[in-house]
Amino acid sequence: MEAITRPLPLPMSFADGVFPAGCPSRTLLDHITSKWGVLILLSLSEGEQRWSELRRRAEGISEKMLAQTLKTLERDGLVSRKAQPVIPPRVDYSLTDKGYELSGLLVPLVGWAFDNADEIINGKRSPLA
Amino acid sequence: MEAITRPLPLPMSFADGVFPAGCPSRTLLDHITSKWGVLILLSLSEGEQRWSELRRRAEGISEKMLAQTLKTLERDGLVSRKAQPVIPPRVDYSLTDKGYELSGLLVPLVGWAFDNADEIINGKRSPLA
DNA sequence: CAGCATCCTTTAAGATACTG
DNA sequence: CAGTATCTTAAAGGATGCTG
Repeated sequence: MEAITRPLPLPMSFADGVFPAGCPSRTLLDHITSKWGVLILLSLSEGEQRWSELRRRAEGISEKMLAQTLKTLERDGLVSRKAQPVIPPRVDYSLTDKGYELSGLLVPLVGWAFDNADEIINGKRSPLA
Repeated sequence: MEAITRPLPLPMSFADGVFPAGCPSRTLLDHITSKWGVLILLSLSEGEQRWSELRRRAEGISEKMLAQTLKTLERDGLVSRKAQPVIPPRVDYSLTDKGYELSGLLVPLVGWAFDNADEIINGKRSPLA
């Protein structure tokens, strides 16, 4: 049972409650809340993993999307990529400090979604329309 | 300065670290982390607001996406819609208890994104490629 | 193994016009 | 005011084949 705080004051200075179009937060938010971004960050929050491992754990992801997502997160400084010059190649991905900072906030959210998904998505109470 | 926890153990029983394809959490997560879903939930976390207010605050949203997003969130039981039978019509939207529960987790995440966006998105340190 | 390049399909999203 | 309906465009995503 969580404590339910009602009309929650937003703790930061958004212009008018939500940040404006063109604001960099919109972009960053899109990256980290993207379909696969969330899963990759979540997976990596358990520690360093290699490409094939991520591909398997983020079930359903294509190679294209895995590459694209990892590249975006790396550019954002949230994920670190370490390639070893061996044959066959071995590449390990891990969260940066900033990435861990983020995942500390992301994991509870995903946990909540995980806990509530079945009731919310399947057991619809009053299907409108 | 946040405390940085390193290899973070995932607090819930995911199958193999991340939940499987077809899992209802994926669907719910898509709803609440969608581009406009986040902004609407965030905006409503400050309290009841009407259609026109939401449209203005979620800058850049189209009527179509506003309607669609609100409908999805309402179906998920996160947002409540109260229409008054007056002319001109007046419709107020607010978070349900579940919605508040969620926004309590969502707001810190968005706050983090807001705080870090400028550095991460604009001030790229080592642009790869 | 860890990718990248290409093509193609599907979905999300935007613009505009109209209504109770 | 609070929407719906329709059309069009843009973006996301998937499938396949190839490479160091």
